[in-house]
Amino acid sequence: MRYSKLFGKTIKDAPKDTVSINAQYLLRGSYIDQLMSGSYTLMPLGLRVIKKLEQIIREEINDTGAQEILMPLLHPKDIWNETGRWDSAKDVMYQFEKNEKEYALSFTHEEILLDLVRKHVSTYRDFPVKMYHFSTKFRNELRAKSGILRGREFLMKDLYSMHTSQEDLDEYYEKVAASYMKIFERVGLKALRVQAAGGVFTDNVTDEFQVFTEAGEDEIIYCPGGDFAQNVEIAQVKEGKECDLGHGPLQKAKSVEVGNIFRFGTSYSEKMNVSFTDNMGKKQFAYLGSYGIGLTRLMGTIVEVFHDEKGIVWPENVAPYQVQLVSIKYELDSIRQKTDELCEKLQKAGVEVLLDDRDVSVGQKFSDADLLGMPYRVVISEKTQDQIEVKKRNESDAKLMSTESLLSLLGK
RNA sequence: CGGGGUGUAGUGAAUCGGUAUCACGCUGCGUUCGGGACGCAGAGACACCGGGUUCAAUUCCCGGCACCCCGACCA
Repeated sequence: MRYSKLFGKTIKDAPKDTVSINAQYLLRGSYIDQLMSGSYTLMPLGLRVIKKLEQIIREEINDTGAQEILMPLLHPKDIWNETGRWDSAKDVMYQFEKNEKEYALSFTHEEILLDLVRKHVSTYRDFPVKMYHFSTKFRNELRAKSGILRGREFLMKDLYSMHTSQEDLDEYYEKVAASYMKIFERVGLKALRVQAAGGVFTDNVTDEFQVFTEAGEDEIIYCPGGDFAQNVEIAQVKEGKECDLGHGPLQKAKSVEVGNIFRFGTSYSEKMNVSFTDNMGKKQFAYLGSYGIGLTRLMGTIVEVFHDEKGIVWPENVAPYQVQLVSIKYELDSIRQKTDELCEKLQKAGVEVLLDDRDVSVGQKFSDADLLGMPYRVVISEKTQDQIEVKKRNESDAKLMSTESLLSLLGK
């Protein structure tokens, strides 16, 4: 991709009341654009990051045996009345009337999935059912905040599973938990599994996946040894208390919830009559689990965790491009030739390259490269001669090397 | 929804009663090019909206609205 053709330009100063780091850098780099409070457009660069996250999640979730679908975002009131959530979740739901019929915009999909399952599944032989989708969620947050971390409209991967027994649900629940840990590791984050309350979803204790950052709005109490972690909203213990296995005192930290998993048992199935015939020919209600990861929030969290005073430092797996190719004096035939040649070679090898072909000063190209945060900055200039200069975004020194060395550095 | 803050060009700022100034960005030409280069010439603003006071309002007063922050609530 040629930078000169990319929609969206970097800006020097973030809009003045932008406080949160993720909003500042994502806005300055033109990864996102704000439409209104809590509502953002994903610009080409931002969407590439989201697509990377989506693909990693898809691979891991597919690995648990789930299948991808896509459910509607416009829901009729009736279906929400079946569980009573039209009223109980009124505050978070966008509800409205059109042509004398009432609708809601999706804030979650349990009811929709349950309806789907009861129409298509009738025997224990069809279980377990595991389905997920990536889609927008609308939530009427009392206050949208922290840039992309808490919007009123955001992207989410939600997975639902239905089982013939609590044991089977528990087993899959743990499988998803493990899958989540893998996902967060692949996107570069250290996530901690934390016990928490279920909010409008359930009264049961649930598990959250939290990432440490000052930008977070949650607080967790945890044991540094890793055998205990609870959200302060349910924690019975205080920081400083010794943890049981002798790992030292419990600690408290701010964090962002990047994922959440729930076990509902049969409560929803009973309300919506989602049943199956067991192997004795008897009617049974299905056990439901629900598992979410907020993609846009995940992207914001990554920026909160991986940045420095100059800009974003994307982990390699989620960067919109692996390489930002900067050539000094691109207008010179010799330089342009070398640059274009290298660009093509890299792309042919499967490397994603953002070529800064603009006629601007070196300083500007370098500072934009720092702001945008691609993992590798590659420079071609009169100075580099037959070699190329490679600098990792998270390192300060540049190295001269051959194209082949760069390719092997990139694992190609 | 309570409390606080801010609204002037795409962005950041100045003006604080006499119809708007600067920097960056943008356009054209030229010179440049290893850390946001320079010269010349340009374009770009109903000063958030509505009302009031005044000969005159971006400026003062009232009422809205929007955005940001803190809180309550939440992925």
